[in-house]
Amino acid sequence: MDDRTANNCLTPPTRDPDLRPVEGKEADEELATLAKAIGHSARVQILRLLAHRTACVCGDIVDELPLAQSTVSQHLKVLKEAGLIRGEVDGPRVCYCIEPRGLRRLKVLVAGL
Amino acid sequence: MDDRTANNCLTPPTRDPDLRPVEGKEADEELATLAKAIGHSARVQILRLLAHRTACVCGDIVDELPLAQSTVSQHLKVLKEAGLIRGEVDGPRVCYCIEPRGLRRLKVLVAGL
DNA sequence: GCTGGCTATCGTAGTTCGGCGATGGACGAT
DNA sequence: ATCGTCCATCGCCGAACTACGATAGCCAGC
Repeated sequence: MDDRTANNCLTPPTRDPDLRPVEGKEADEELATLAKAIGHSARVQILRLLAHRTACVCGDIVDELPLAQSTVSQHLKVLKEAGLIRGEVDGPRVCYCIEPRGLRRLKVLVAGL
Repeated sequence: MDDRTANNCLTPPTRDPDLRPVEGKEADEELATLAKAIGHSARVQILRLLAHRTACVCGDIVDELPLAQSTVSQHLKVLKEAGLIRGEVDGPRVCYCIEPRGLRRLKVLVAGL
């Protein structure tokens, strides 16, 4: 009961995003989940921050946003659970970066509307 | 204080969506608002229903979804307030259809990520 | 006029979200 | 071993979301 720590080594049990359909009930829920993840301006900002710096920025995100560290961490968790970003432990800090698959999937689904 | 009834004759006080920037604080909030609107599978379904039938369907939406009429009406309101659909009164019924500007705007903003 | 079907809104209840401070674990440096 | 830093999580609160039934408004037809 302690598999709570995010282990990004084991890939999620879902299929390859690129191979999933762009319509139907499953796709609707997938799009809704992804959209909800970017349904907050702070999370959009985070996504843009990570996209603009080719390098993965870390807790500098906290400095860029007018939010408490715990709040930013929550937003990062939401984005990570949605599959839009990835977090890798780098010594004492954690390095976040865009998850290209998830972002691509979001674009495909939105474009398919 | 009774301008609560949605009057779709007066265009919203916002600028033409196509002319707004795709980045920056305003764009972030705009994208977040649009994304939140499609951040629910029922609303995604509604959007697809309206997109697939070239003609504007009406309360048939209620029959397509496993939700109460009042709930569907709420979702339609959310989509309308986000500028993604339009509702026109057609006699005793109301005809909903896609708002191409809003949908286009959403696609542009997402593609700009 | 009245009636009946179609929508929107209201009121309510349960759930989820968003924000924060406080706490705790992990790691490097001393 | 101890300390300081970085980050995630917990607990809490108010606000917002989601769903529903009930109610009210609107419009054609009789």
